[in-house]
Amino acid sequence: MINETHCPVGRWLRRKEARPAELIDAALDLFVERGYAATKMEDIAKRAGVTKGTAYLYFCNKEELFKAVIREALLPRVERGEALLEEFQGTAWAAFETLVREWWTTMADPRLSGIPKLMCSECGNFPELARYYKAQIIDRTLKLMLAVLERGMASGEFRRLDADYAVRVLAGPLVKAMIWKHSFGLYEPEPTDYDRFLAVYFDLIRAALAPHSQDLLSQGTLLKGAPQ
Amino acid sequence: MINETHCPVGRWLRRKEARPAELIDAALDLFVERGYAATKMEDIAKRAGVTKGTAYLYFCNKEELFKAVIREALLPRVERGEALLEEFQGTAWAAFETLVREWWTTMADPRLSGIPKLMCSECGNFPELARYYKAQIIDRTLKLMLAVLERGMASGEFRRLDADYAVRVLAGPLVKAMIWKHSFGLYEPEPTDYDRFLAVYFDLIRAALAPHSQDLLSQGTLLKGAPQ
Amino acid sequence: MINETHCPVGRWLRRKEARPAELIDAALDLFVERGYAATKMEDIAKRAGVTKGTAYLYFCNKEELFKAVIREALLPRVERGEALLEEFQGTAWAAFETLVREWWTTMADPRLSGIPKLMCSECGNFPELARYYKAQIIDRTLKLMLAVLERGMASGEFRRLDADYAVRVLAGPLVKAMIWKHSFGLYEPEPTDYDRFLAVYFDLIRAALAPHSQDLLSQGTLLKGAPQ
Amino acid sequence: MINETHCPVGRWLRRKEARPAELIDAALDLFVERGYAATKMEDIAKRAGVTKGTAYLYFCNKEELFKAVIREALLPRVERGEALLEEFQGTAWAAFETLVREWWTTMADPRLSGIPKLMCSECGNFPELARYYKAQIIDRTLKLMLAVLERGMASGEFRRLDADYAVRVLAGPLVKAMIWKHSFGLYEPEPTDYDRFLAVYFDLIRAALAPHSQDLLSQGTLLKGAPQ
DNA sequence: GATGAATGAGTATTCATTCAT
DNA sequence: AATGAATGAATACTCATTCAT
Repeated sequence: MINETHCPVGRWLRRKEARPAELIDAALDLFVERGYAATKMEDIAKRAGVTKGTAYLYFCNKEELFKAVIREALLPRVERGEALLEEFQGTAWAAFETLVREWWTTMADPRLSGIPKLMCSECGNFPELARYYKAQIIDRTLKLMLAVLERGMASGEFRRLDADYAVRVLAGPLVKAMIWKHSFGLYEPEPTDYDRFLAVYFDLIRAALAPHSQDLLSQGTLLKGAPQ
Repeated sequence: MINETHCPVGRWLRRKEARPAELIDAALDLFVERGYAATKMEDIAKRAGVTKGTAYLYFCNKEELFKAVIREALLPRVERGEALLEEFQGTAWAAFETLVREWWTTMADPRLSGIPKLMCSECGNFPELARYYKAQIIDRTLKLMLAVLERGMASGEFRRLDADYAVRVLAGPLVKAMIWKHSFGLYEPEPTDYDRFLAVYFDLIRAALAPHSQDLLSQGTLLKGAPQ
Repeated sequence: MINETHCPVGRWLRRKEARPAELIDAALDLFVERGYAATKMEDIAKRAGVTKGTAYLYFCNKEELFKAVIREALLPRVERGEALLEEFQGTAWAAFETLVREWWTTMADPRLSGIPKLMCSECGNFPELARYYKAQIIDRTLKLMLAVLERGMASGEFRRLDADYAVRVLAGPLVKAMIWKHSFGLYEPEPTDYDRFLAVYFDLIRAALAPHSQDLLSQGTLLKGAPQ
Repeated sequence: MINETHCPVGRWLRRKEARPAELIDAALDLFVERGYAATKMEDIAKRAGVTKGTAYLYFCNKEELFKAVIREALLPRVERGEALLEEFQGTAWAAFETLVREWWTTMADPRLSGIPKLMCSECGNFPELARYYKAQIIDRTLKLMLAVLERGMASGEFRRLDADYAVRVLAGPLVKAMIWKHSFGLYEPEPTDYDRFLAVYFDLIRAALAPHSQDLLSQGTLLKGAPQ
């Protein structure tokens, strides 16, 4: 589908300092809005305030620009998340909240919040990039969450769960919210209240992870009437 | 690729009635795999066992074919979900499980499971279609879930929640799983075990919705060590 | 431009009696209205009340149908004109009028009046046919007019003129009127009054051909004030 | 075909300003020769010494290029004709001759002489353009001729005529000659001698318009043998 | 560095023509 | 005889990429 053109050294050549970032910003906006194929190099250049030819001074082709967009954007966030948890001292739940809130701030940046949807859409056309993104962004993030979950389970703060799959459930609402924001969210009559969403999310997940309800349930004393 | 044998009989074996569905199937596969723009009409036709020109006998252009793909696929599922709940007699939790399992079977059909990701990717390029999809598929499905939630809350089976936003949280893991299957899921070393995923999902959500944990929590007796 | 496909015997094969004429009529209408290229075989067939395939039972391809349209239509008219003049007994002017009026009746038939414009438009793409049309329709018609002119000149009824070129002048208004009717005439607020046109034409041409004005003019007595 | 030599210099010698005119010239040639539909954009570009894509930098599609061809070409001629007559001092006949000769020089330019036939052929497919051409080129030209005719009639230099229709007759031979040149004229064994044509035309029209022949004719003395 | 005119490979779409029924 | 589903060559148009200035 996509030609593997051979580019010169480096992912992109720096000439003037600001240009690459401006181009990446412009490209991100348009890629998110229209998708990779429907975005023209000329439009990206125009939004970045330069002309077509100039874009090629910094990125040898459209595909490399796309890769730069994906690669540059989220990695610092993941690294910051890892650093945060590395030295975190509080309860597992506090760690979970910290992690989620850190992640959540990404939503606030319109530059960054569109990337998951974008990468997700283009998975099939950029296998190599998809693997990179999955390994460097997704898997590392899930691993953080998994660590928090296991810590809480070990300490008795959370109940025992199938942790590998539980993190997928826990991450689901967050991922969906990010993708939604850049897809159907565009057509919602009133914008999502993300604070409210997050409050409900924490409320539900805290209950879902709490150990006692499970213990009590297993004793069969409190929820006799509940469905089997 | 399909029907490559040039048997003089085959050409006329298929009927006018079968073509549109064959083309939609082929188009769905390719649209999901490559995205709208990267999919060529000729490839769709080829996969459907016909030539370029034939596709245009049934769909006046690529966009109309795309719309047909989106419009015809999931609506019956939603309607079946509505019918199921209409006459449902059991507990709210049983209704919830029924609804989710019905939805989940859509995952099993590789024809259908790719549509959400596809529509999500193309939201920006087909606003009208996106509105249609949101109104006819998403909103109707969320409405069903909302009704179940409110029923359970009214009967005391579920605790009191911000229902409008709670359904977004509840739907999140399911939506994310469907999208994942057609994006990063392609690059996972081992395939997702959906039964396991669903078991964990139900386990967590049941706990999240159960009324007693909340009551007990509010008494402050059981979860002393829990985060503030 | 146009493929010289090799057709079976005959210009077209007669099967059922009425079909060819119906197809030619339909084709003529559409060719005149839209031009050769912009006219689809399917539209011709539809207007003739049959389907695409049927048209090919009678004309092996579009080009042959076009040739039939041109060939069949006007030749009888020319032949009738030749027959009329062959045995004509009156004055040269009467012969001229007869010839022009005969020609003029062609205008009344919407089937036939569009052919000159059509053939004229397609001259470049059908050289062979253009030569045929020129030889069989145009040249023969001009030859008739030339004969009348020379007869009148010989008898003194018309003044001496450069006859070869004079016929081109005389024919001009008539040809232009026919072409106009099927081109810009479509956009005229009020339709042309052809009787009035013809009256003016005869009035002018009779004066133009009359011998005495010329004789008198050459004597320099009557038109002293006229331009050199 | 043109500029086939791949000299690296040539490519940039031409300027943005020159391109549109070059493309219009090339397009005019081909449109006249083959008609609108049978002319390929690529051929136009090739004749203009550029490639397909370049043509689309200047004209957003084939139709717009066609419109430009029609719109830009003849209007200056009409305007020049109007200016010429505005300040004309001589006799009506001299004005008529001036007008016709001015028009006639258009014939000499192979660029321009093909336009009437072209527009005439495409009348049915470009109604809006046809109305524009009729209003801006044809009607304005006929109006000029009408003014001359009425001037001559008022001064007694021309006899009384049905002027509205007389101009159609007078214009006929000229229009027909222009159309002929680009249609059947292509297949004439010997080329038309336009000077000779024009001489005969003036000779005939002068006689047709002269007042005395009419006066004398009405006395019934000079043309006893003429038709009723 | 930056420009933007030019390129040409690639895709959507049309329509004359075929041929099994 | 007639049908109309299917074909595939042909053409308008796009856009990533190049390169002389």
